[in-house]
Amino acid sequence: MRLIALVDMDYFFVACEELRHPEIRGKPAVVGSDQKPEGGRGVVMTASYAARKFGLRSGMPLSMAYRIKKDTAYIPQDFEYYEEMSAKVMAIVKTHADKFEQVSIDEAFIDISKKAKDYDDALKLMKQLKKEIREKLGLPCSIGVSVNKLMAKMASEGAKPDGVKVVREDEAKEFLSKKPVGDLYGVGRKTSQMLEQFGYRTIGDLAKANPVVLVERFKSYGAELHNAANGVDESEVQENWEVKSISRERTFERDTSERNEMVEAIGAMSKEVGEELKNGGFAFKVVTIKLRYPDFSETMRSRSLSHRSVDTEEIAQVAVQLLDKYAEREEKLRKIGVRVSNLAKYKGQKRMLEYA
DNA sequence: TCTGGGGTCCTAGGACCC
DNA sequence: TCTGGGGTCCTAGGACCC
Repeated sequence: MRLIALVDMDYFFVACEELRHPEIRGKPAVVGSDQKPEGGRGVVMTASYAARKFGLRSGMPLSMAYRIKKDTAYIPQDFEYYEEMSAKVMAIVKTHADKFEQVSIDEAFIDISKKAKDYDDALKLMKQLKKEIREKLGLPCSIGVSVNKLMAKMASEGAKPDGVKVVREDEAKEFLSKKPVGDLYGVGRKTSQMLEQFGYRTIGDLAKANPVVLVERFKSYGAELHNAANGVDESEVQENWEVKSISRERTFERDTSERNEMVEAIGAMSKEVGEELKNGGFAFKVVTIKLRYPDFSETMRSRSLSHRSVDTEEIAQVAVQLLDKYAEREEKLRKIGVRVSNLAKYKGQKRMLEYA
């Protein structure tokens, strides 16, 4: 039997800020994505539990958060610092794992099938891991333990805040059954709307559904949904995980139709993308620009180069060409983004043809 | 209330080649 | 005159997650 855990840091960005600003501990606090005093066009990235009591939520526009509760510590994001703390957390988590897979800045799956004898042992070990993170770094986390990644993730939701939750294999279906379909990992707003239209309100409804009917209605995704609803997931904890794309995007302070501003933004973002590319030792093949209009509609335009390139100057060149070719004159943009993809590690040569 | 930024994966049509 | 099938690459868009 497999034993898989998901370690998920609680309100991570704000928890990191509490470490260096002890005065905000336990008080309403949010980390936001915009530096300006009144929030500009930013959103709440993380809200402390005290802030959540007033309805503040991640993803909420900062301007709205201000209206709801002005008397809150509003802290601009500092990703470098969170990355640093994340690395410290992950270093500890790794020492408790047979296999380790980081899935985001504040979450990691670990396979503990060998380290833990059984569920009780797993619970004991994960409590120790939690304690170690708390004692060494002062950060809270929640840990879900079960037989696969999906169930570990679902269990971790039940562990919040600051807890460990074990869901045994024979408890999995019961654990899921009463929850709304939207709680199932991988089911977002669109899918849950569709599911509800078909009468699947809870995960249990979905689990009991005829898989043939689900496949008719949702194609190959239907089979996955049926498995997930029954707590089935065969995927492995993936140790070696490769970057597939690198991107930057910026929302303008005001919507703009000025080509200068767009080109300037592309230049700055391309430079950052290029740096990250070099640091990772990657060559790229595809350059994509993303345009967001004032009504929030988006278009993407991309071009494949004939070769994989390590020439970071090329990123901005191609991006500007795409902009000139596809952006309508006079049309205002809210946001612009640059991405490189189809990456490959390169070893030495400045530019290589047919690099596989 | 008015909506960030960084990613992944999937689908689908058309081009092109054998 | 009307007619394959398979494979891969390219491009665009959408859903989802943190």
